[in-house]
Amino acid sequence: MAETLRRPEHRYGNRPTMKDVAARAGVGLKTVSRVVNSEPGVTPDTERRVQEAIEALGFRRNDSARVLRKGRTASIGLVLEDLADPFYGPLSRAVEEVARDHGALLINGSSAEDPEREEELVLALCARRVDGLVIVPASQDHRYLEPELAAGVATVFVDRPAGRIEADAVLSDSFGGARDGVAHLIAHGHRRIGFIGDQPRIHTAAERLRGYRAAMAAAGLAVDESWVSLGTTDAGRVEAAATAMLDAPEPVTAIFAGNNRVTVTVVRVLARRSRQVALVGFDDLELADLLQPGLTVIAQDAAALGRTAAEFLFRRLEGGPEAPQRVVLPTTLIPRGSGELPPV
Amino acid sequence: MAETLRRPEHRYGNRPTMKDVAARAGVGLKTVSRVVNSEPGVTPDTERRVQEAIEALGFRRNDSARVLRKGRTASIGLVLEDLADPFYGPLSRAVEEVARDHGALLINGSSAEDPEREEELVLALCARRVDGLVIVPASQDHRYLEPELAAGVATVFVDRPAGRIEADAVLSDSFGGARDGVAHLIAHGHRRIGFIGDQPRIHTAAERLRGYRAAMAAAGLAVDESWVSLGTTDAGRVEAAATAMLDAPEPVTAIFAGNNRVTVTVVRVLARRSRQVALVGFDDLELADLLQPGLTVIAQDAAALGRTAAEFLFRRLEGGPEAPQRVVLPTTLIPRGSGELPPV
DNA sequence: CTGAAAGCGCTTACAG
DNA sequence: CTGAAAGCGCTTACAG
Repeated sequence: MAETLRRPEHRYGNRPTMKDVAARAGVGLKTVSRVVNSEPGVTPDTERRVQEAIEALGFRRNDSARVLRKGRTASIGLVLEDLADPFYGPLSRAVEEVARDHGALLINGSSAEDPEREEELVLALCARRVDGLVIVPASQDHRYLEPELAAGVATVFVDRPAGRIEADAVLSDSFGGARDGVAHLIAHGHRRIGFIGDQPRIHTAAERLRGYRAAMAAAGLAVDESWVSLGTTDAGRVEAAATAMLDAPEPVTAIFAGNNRVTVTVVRVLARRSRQVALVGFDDLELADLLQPGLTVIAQDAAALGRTAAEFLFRRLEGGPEAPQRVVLPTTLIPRGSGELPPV
Repeated sequence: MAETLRRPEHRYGNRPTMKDVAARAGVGLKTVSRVVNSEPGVTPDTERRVQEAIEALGFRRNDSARVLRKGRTASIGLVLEDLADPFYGPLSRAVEEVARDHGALLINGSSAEDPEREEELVLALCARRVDGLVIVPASQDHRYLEPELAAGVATVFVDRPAGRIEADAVLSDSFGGARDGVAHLIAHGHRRIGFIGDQPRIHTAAERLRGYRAAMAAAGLAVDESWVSLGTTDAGRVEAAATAMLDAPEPVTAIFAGNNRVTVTVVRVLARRSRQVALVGFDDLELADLLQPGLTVIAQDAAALGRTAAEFLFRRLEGGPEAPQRVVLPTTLIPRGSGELPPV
């Protein structure tokens, strides 16, 4: 009974510690530490005894304790919109690879496009003392991060810039990409072009809309506001928007879809219709080349975004203080058929 | 100079600690701890003074220290094949949601189908003292985990079972799904059916091949071994395999593709050919319904796999010791056209 | 080559 | 209601 009470409640399942190893090997704590960390200055014989004790006890160093003493956790946090979105898979993987090259682990979380959830996640990561953060922001206001930045948490924003603070950002050229895509439709004879995008508070959505307007203006085309629809990317909303544009008295003859979620739904809507409508989508999709007609897209390189952001982060972690930077990666127009259809 | 040397090298960017807060508020350390953790028994006035000090200093509790003392890290690890694979996105997200419901963070990593990398990752997570692990194994031999399991690290395998140890597993019905898919082709008149799958050491690949053979046998059809091709899922290998089967003197009239990576390549190969070949793929794909013909698949629910595995994990973490269990989730045949084409 | 002491930033157990 | 002491499992700085 007393025995039972004395046991320290089996923390971590009661794992052996360096102290246990030291006792079993008949050496001091520091010697065990030396062996575990492959530090020099241990006799082969001593080392062997320590190794045996480690094997026998099934010892594995507790990195939580190590981290507390050393000051760096060798982990970084990645907060994005939705891990399940095919756009973020390659981005996450790229961040992971860079982290791995630097001996760091990746803690991953989805904000679900909810600013409060983003903040909650980011601050939880700060409390865990991640060395740095890569953030695809949902929030518009990152002043909550100021104390953390001041305390030295390296932070790089990716896909969208930070709100109301100065911070590094790695972005795709949303404006230029959308402008090029819409200009492509115009070049193929379209005059009435619809734009269906994500919520306007999202930076990329606003930039792509700006690109759409710029292309229309450059061609001297007035935009009827009924051709523009911004909102959530759920299928019902997008379907309603597309249907309205297509069933108007003067229907659009082409649609520019603001991101991969929107494109998927628009393709489905168009597939059910007989009249031919041109389509260019922002973001590439797997199998896009196999649709009939092939899907013309403005492709961005999600892996390059992630890689660039993570490399930036580690450079910050190592390097001296410079002013925040912004990197913009180019997009690529991939014509496959749907964007080259003439107006009916 | 002496000043400089005395500074503790700006660990964590020199963040304030509870001790600093206590000093500033003129209270004891434990009182700060009470306020930070919303424990009862603090006068409103004292609490206010502490809160002010927290604000002023930009204090945020260091969870690394907390974890060391408390024994649980409130984090779980997820090791899978490739974060960038569209199959694993929804699975990861589902694990994340369950973790979040339990107040835990997710540390995520890709094994890249490399057993050594899996082991390295898993052991790094154990050293960080994650409370539990969800593993999509690349390795065939998990005896390296035995000391960790003995030490109480809860572990659930998902998508594929553990090798050479007893452990919980949540799987899809690979055997039954493949058998049903092949039976579906047979029911549509096919006799010469190809099977292109992943490497045979991967459990799901072996099970799906077994399902293929079972369906053929059940229909009294002999399998010509030139119809079966297992190996990596890179496009070159799969394309060569498909081409060989289709260009043989007695070509296959239908192909069963062992997973989403294989299916994508086979669809591309078939799209370039004039002769009509039936196709059923294991795993659903976005846009599969929009191909011509629509792609018939055996769908598995990746999110359900992740959710079930994570819920299992937390039940283990809370509950008493039971024998390892295996859960098998059903698959769904979704006919869309490609699997219903008759043989030529 | 080796080890005892102090400390990382918290929480626990206890005493006032 | 409040706080001093001990301890979580390591590493650091130092002494032998």
